Amino acid sequence: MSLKYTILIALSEGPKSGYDVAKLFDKTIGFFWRARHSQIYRELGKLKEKQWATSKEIEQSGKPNRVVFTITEEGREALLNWSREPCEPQELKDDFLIQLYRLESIDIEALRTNLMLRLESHRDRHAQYTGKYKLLNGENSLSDLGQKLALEVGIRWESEWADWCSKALEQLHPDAISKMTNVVPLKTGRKENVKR
Amino acid sequence: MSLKYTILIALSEGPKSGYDVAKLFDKTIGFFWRARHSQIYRELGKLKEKQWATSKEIEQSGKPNRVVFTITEEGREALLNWSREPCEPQELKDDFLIQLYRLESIDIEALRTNLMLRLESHRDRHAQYTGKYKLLNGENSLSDLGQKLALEVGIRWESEWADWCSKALEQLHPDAISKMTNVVPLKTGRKENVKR
DNA sequence: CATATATATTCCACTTATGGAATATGAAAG
DNA sequence: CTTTCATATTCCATAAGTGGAATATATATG
Repeated sequence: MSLKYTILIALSEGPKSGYDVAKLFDKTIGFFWRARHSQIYRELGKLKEKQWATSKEIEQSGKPNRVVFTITEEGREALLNWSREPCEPQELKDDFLIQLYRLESIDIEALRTNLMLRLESHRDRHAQYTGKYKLLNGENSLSDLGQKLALEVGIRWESEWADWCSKALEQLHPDAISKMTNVVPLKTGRKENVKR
Repeated sequence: MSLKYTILIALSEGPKSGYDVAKLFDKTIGFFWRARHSQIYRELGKLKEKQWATSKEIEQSGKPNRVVFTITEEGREALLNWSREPCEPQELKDDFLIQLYRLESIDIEALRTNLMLRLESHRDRHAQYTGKYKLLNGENSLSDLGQKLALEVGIRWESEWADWCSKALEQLHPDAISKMTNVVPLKTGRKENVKR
């Protein structure tokens, strides 16, 4: 997909070692895309193969040597071409959505517990993103504008999920469910209500 | 991830051939998760290996024989266990968000075009989901409740994205950008404004 | 003095996903 | 009469992502 481009974007800001890229992921990009350092180093190697970046080993005493990667002209062009391709919306693959398709086949109490956990995590992230957003607010450069817009997606996303989780928790409340029509009380063992 | 479970959820509704599962994906689950038939058949094979499903070939004249998969007791238990595991939120991996991190390195006019395309596609999907939602509205069974909740996530998601796309298009309007501080006018050819 | 932390990278095994090509045939559309 | 569509499945090559283990050393913390 585009971890490749994600790292290339990082390099477009300036030469970086794998370690630098990993730190950048922790600070900013990784809000939306978590990557292990092993993945980052592997992708950097691939960028070099493609000649989208060059590398140079820098001697260090005490610490292991740093291998610093620099984007090439081809790399910059690859980024431009990438941004010119139509950008497909990401799929909304979330385990919850699959589980909800067939509530009869899952443990609803466990689902409620997981919804509560998610609610918390969405609220946490929401706070984290809004905090970051405020820090950027004074700035007025092109990439600050971009980063603000990106953070806004994150803020909207987390806030909608948090909202939705509360709502789902209400509607999946045991009392609400027991009042429903066609509901067979949950049996812990086997189920024989297979339509066919 | 959980294409495995997605298909198992489909089977939990009743025995199905790969073809049936593929059709179900087109109609409902695939709103959130697109899968090619080759993926579906492969996963069905794996479910059989794991003994989460059994298969039976059904003779047909004219058409190729159907291989019908039925969920096993182990399969049902796997679903319950799956729903008991904490459910990690999905990452917001979207090319736009990466591109926005470094607007200086991409083709902003192309980004605007892509934003317009996405705006349309989000609006289309929004309409599609709300249509589906209305169809479910009369129903009142457990899985209908679940499916409504799932569709709501889709509706929220598409509507937020559409909103955001409009906003981003405004803020990335050439006039708006040219008024910004620190902005080097965009050159169509190579870029030499690499900070170093 | 032992332990943890920050710096810095490499390798490997594995799972998951993507998507094209091939095969087979009856029925409907033009 | 040919093409397309719907039914139905298999195989394969490749891309992409996950995550653990290993290595190396200076400095800071307890």
